[in-house]
Amino acid sequence: MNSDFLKDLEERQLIHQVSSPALADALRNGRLAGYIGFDPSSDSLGVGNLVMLILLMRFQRAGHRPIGVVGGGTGMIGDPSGKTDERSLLSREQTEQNAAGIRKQVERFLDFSGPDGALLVNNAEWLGQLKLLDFLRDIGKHFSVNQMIVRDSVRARLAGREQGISYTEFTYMLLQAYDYLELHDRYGCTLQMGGSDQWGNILSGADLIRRLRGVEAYALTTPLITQADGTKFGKTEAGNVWLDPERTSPYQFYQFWLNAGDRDVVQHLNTFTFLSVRQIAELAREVADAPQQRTAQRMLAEEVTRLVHGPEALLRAERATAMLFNKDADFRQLSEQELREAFLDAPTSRLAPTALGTPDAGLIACVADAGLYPSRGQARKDLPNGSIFVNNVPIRDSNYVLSQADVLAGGFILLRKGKKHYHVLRVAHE
RNA sequence: GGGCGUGUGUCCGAGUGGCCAAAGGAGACGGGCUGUAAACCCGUUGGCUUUACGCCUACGGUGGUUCGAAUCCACCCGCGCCCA
Repeated sequence: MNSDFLKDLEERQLIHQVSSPALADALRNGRLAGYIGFDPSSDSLGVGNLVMLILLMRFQRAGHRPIGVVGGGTGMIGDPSGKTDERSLLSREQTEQNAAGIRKQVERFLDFSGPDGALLVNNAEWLGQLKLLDFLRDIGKHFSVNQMIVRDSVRARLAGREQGISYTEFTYMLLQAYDYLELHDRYGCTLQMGGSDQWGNILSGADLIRRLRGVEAYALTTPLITQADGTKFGKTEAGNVWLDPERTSPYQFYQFWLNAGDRDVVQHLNTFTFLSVRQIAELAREVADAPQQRTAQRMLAEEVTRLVHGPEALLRAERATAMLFNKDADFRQLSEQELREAFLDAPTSRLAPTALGTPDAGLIACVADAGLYPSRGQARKDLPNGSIFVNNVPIRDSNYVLSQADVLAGGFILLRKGKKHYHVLRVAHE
């Protein structure tokens, strides 16, 4: 066993709070079981959750036993932490479906082999069995409402003029505490990790274990991922960045990381890659010396895309990037094969060959129907700015009609809005 | 259960009978600069079309008053505060 885990996290500045200095010794002296929970509020995890996934991987690599917990039970209630509004409840079916999706994703990141391999459980297993009266007597009795209401997540809602907090959400923290207790009893789990917003929830569980079992259980939280420009991490124009390739294509995923700001990229490297601290320091120097090269961003995008989507997807994303952002690229010169590769990930729709040259192939209509624009009116207004491209050529004629002359090798027409929004029209029959 | 308040476009927020598709801000999108960055500047931001002082849909819901309602009335729903 080694103590590298905490040290590594420290060097990477991934520690926000730790419940006790004794954790370092515990980690050094033995093999711990530690858990992180994943909330099934969607059927896919986003890049924000990736921090936690990778944290579990680091934990496992350091010689400990990671436990992933899918919150199929707690997801029925909703965690009020960090939320300003009462959440609307997801249906039972929706929660189950989401939990299944998340389970599949978490699986891919951990090593389950061996008797001491990683574990993946769903807290609906035990929360679903709870009897209200038993729960109130055995667990509820150990919680002081006085303490509960001073918790940030609760106080914010209590103080808010707009929104209160329902009894349901108020109870959430007890359930998460109970999870920790259950995992302790089942697997000897004595560490729970999470984002800094989970601090209170985690401590509640640790307290419960100490009171009921007389065992010290630990809490460790990571700092919130911030972005220098103050925007929220994990979003793009298109919305959330998901791990599910169906929702966020590997190309978009790669692009997301490639676009990391200079001031954020080092933090991201520390958080999302397994590159050594020394390598990262080297990259940090490159950011300072030659920011326009974006060496660090490239490395980040490469590492994370490979981890999440695999080497082939990474290769495709890199090729597509090379082609799409080559200003001089003449799409007419590209072979069908090259086009296919570059646009594999781009949204595609079909255009009937018979429509070419007719009003049905009007550029404004096509670009709006393709989803590049929410409405024709908006497309019409943007077009004069030179924001709409056909095969990489800006079109300023709002009456432009796509014709046979626009069709590239393989029957493609490439529509583009702005700098980086592509759409492929496949000219083909049904 | 009672009293008071509140509900506007993606969000915040003005508007208290016509001049309102609705001020202002934020966000978002597009353009410029640049490094597919940040900052900054400019434009757009309900939908449709023959882009027009045009049509449609919109100010929690349903009805009503009125020539005319986001604005007035009634009831309902959500939310908050206070009382029980």
